[in-house]
Amino acid sequence: MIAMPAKRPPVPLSLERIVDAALHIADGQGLRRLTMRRLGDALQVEAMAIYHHLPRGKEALMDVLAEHVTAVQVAPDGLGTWQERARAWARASRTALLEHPGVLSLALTKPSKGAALIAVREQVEQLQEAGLEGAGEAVRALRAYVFGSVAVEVQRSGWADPDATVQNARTEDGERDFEHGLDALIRGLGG
Amino acid sequence: MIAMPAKRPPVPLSLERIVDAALHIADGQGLRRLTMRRLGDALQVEAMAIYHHLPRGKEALMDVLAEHVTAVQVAPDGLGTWQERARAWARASRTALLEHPGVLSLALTKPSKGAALIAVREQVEQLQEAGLEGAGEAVRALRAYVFGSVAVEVQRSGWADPDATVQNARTEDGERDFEHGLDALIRGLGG
DNA sequence: ACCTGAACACCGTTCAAGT
DNA sequence: ACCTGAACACCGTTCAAGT
Repeated sequence: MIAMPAKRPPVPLSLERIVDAALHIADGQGLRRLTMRRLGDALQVEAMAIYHHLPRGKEALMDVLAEHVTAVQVAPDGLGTWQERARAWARASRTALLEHPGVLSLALTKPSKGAALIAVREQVEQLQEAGLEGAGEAVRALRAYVFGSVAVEVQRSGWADPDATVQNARTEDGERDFEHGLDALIRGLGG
Repeated sequence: MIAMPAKRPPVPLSLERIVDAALHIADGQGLRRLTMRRLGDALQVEAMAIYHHLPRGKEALMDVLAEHVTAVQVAPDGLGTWQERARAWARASRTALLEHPGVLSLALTKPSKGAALIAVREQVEQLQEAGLEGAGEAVRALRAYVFGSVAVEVQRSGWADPDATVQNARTEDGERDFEHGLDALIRGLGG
């Protein structure tokens, strides 16, 4: 017999591996090209194998991806004024969303559930506990601003274009604009 | 011969009719079900006929839909402080976006072009002329907040769900939250 | 339990053809 | 100029079957 190239023992499929591969495809080629078949190829598996780990199929995958970029935890040890906490959370959320632009439209569109919902509630409690009254409204305003900022920043970077050529020079402007508006919003929420 | 039901003279296809039908489908059944073939059916035409009016196909249609909900004009006679103008523009934008929730993810994702870009520039000029310095940053912050607010409001209304059952009770809360954050942001942008 | 292969109903888009 | 019909390459998902 002739020695064949070692067929390494197939790493078993797992939700984590599926999600990683899906994010890689969506970020690299766009959400439109994230296909069950392509995802299967990337994982060295037939597309249908994915259904065993995500019985609700592509819809379930989308939910998981949205939650992945949307459920942000901020260190709970955070001593500090509500302003500092709000700022820390806003920055962490922006960073998480910008990390996977290919999946942003899901984050903006899918109703938050699970871990994402819990994170929001924690945020409200943190600000409340730091002395802000009307923390619920404040968190909703901050969330809206962060989501919208990232949407505008990503759309300006031309990401949504068929052939995505990201200009990294833009990210500085994006950050400056983000901080400017965040300052204004936090200041306004105070009075 | 037997009289046939009057086959009314076929109204010629037009970009306007295509866009109207597309919005109707997207709002009623979701963007995922907006299909060239379904769109053709709604217009009593073969899907391929649409390509004659939108040579770049579905991609072009998406661009047009995004622009449709995103290009907002506010009465230019608007005397008033920059605060009043900013508020008027923000409200008009929110209304326009909420009118077609099915297409919101396009508005948030597609880089603005054409009429939408012009509208943004006009906004900057209006606020500048009303005495606000740093009008560019202010407009970008306001845009981010408006987009994000609508995204959060629509996602909370459960619109993105497979079977969209919109709870109209929510719209009051949405408006209150929107006004609250808008007040804060405008206040903060002032000083 | 986990994965495959074949099959089904449906996509977007092309192209030659009709009027 | 405007629309149709057939065709192509590709979807998501099912289901029975393999191990």
